Amino acid sequence: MPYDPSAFAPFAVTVDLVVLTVRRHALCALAVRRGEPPFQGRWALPGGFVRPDEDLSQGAARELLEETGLCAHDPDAPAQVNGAHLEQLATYGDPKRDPRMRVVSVAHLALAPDLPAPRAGGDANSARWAPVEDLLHQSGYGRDGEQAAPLAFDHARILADGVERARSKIEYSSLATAFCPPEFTVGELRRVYEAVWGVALDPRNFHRKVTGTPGFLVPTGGTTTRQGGRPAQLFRAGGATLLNPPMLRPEV
Amino acid sequence: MPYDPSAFAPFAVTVDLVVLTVRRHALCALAVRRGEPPFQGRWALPGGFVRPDEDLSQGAARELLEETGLCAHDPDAPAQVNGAHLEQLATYGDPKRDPRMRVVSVAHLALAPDLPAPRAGGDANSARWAPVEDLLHQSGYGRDGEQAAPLAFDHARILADGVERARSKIEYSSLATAFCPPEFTVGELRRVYEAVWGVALDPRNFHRKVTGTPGFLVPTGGTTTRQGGRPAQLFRAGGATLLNPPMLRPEV
DNA sequence: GATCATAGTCGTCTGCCTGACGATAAACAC
DNA sequence: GTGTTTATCGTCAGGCAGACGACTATGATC
Repeated sequence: MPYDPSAFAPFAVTVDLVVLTVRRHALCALAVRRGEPPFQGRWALPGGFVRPDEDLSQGAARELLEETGLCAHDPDAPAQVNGAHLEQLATYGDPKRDPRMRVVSVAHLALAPDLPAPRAGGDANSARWAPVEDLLHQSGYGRDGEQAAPLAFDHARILADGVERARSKIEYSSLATAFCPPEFTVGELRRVYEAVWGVALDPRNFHRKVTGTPGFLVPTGGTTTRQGGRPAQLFRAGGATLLNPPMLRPEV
Repeated sequence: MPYDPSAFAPFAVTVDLVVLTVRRHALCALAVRRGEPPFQGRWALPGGFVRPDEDLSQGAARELLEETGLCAHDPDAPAQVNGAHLEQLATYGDPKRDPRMRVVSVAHLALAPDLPAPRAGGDANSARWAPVEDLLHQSGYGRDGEQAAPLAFDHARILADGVERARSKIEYSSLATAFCPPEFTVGELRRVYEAVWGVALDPRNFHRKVTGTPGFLVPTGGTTTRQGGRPAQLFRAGGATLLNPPMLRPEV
């Protein structure tokens, strides 16, 4: 990297967040409504400028805290504090992606359990959880009759990349537990997989697989009937992060 | 992403390249010697500033061409032109990673077949292929008696991340063929896996696996004896990019 | 209280894939 | 020819996943 001042050009650097959760059996992402041009009034991913003295992961954690109240531990390593997992996703730097100036955005992926309604500087109307299906296919209208416009900037692409990352990563890692509360049942974990992948899984084979993978789940001893039916054992996430052999995503 | 001028700060944005190849049964990376401070005389990854009018992937492809002569097709999608695969790896933005100023580096990973000695602006002494083992563990001396100093900046970390990406990605994708010439034998492909993973694989089981995976390899009809022994069939990479089920990396 | 619906948990069976490894084939070196 | 090297085919046993039957324990309903 030779330092050639004639080749140097200043860029603005931002972090954008793909914050995913599972609500009502659907994979949802956090979206905020833009208050100023460009794309005023359109939905976008939360994000902001990186500050001069903070690392990219620090900036992402700060934005996550500001937008959701979630606290992410050192986001450089996989983190699980206050339920939030945060990792770098990819970087987007098309010269025309922001009409105002040259902006390079380092997107991050955050996974969180189901949360209360988001806050965005106190303005409840400017942030919401939306099913990723609705955000990505802007055909038709949302549940509340509101027309679904495409996300601002290249955020649809970023969201799609984040969703794909989450879908593939729960195959071979224990990351699906990041969508669950600290204690959860096998059935709740299965519903996470079903929501993220959009498929139905056999409860018996799923139970055999996750309870048979060493280090994936540790029983807490408690039980719950919050899902109805027979009481289910409660588990916490074990120390294992990589699943070997992986969970198999059904074909088609 | 509200535009708050008080929060905006200019950054320098660079691309750094982890260019990997397999030479003499070892996974090697391209390293260039730095001509100016900081880290003058130390080895570093090739890279340079992103130009104001080019995308990140374009910048990475340009640097790759300048440093190796390799031409990478649209690097946004997985590419295979002139033998080079190029993809974005990760972005590194620690405020102190470059003592001169705030530099955010978007690292890219390139995989190439064995190439002639690298050129670096005609200065043959300032670029070389080095085994990643030597570059990452700076214990002792290199093959030519030269003391191995750590890579400049945070490039050891970047290189380690790139190597880990390559090691895991050849498990579930056909990416290992990017290390091979256009036509190759099953044995040559196996030696790629062995070099990248640093393990020995059973030739019979490997042969069964790769020839039995639909779309992985397509026979060209030719044979070769360039590896000695019985003539081996020649193959080209098939259309499949994802291997399902994946190649299994042996434990330990 | 009996019945039903719901959800959880344990087993069984079959087929596929992998690892271990024997055996054969086709080139080259001497 | 003999030995060496590499490629390729086959066999066999163990493990794991998909399909699915059976049983259990709760709340809801009649």
